[in-house]
Amino acid sequence: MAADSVARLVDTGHRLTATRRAVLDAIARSPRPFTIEELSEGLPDIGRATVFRTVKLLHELDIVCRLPLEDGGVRYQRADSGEHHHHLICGGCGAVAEFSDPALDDAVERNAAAAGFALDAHSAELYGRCAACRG
Amino acid sequence: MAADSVARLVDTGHRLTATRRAVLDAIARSPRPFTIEELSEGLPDIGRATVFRTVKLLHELDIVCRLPLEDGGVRYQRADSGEHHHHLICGGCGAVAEFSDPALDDAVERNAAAAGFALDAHSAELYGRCAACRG
DNA sequence: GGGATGGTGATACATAGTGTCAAATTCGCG
DNA sequence: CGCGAATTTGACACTATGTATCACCATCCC
Repeated sequence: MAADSVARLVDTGHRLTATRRAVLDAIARSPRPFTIEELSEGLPDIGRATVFRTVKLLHELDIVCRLPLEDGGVRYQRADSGEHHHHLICGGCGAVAEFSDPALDDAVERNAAAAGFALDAHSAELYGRCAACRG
Repeated sequence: MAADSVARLVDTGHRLTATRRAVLDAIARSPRPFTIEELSEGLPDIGRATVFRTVKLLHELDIVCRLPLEDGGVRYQRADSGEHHHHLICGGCGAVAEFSDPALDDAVERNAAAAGFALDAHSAELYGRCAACRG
């Protein structure tokens, strides 16, 4: 579960504190994408600012992903793969599936090149209804 | 300039008020992507809430696009084409180029179908440096 | 075990956006 | 034009999400 997250933290020169363990645990136990507020409620002994800071750090280390929702809100989720990927976000139940697709990334790179852009990063979010929510 | 925006407003059953004209004008004159705060500063006689409401409305009508930035911030820009498109956002000068690519949209649809998702919408943002900022 | 470094909590603040409601404006109709 | 219904506006308070500061505390390494 959190074993490689712990390794990634330490390998990048960060300290492994009891607080960070608690946050990682809470994230590992979260069955669905969460807001910082929700996560923070489940960790009453940890300051809200620290939860924000920790999730930000975990996001930088690709341990959690940030999910921009269709309505402008944001949720977070632990990254199943530490790899580059995109999200399918269900507007019904809020479930999120990860996928990666070289064809999509190719299209992205071709368009950047065509515009003379040096590409740093990109994001793609797909919004819809998952199989279960389609009824 | 704002002629078809005005038409789109009226055609969708909204009123064309002096306030909305002023907001459309300010947007038309804005050479680069703007925040609501910046737009609002340039319109001192118009309430901040109204600027938010108006930009939200214009966004729903595809007259302006919402640009989620790499750092989590948001800016807005008038939509050059009223069509579906994606953005290339320069981290140097903040310039934004629009593009559309059927191959990218195809990849998106294929992945949604593969996951059993009924797709509503999707977004793709590319972050990098424009030709001018690459020096 | 002790000190430099980094992490934490509390609090205040910043930024983005929404809800409410009375007053003002627009639109369509005669 | 002039009127009434419906929409829009501004002010204001409020919510949500996130950051800065700073004193105190924990961790790591010697």
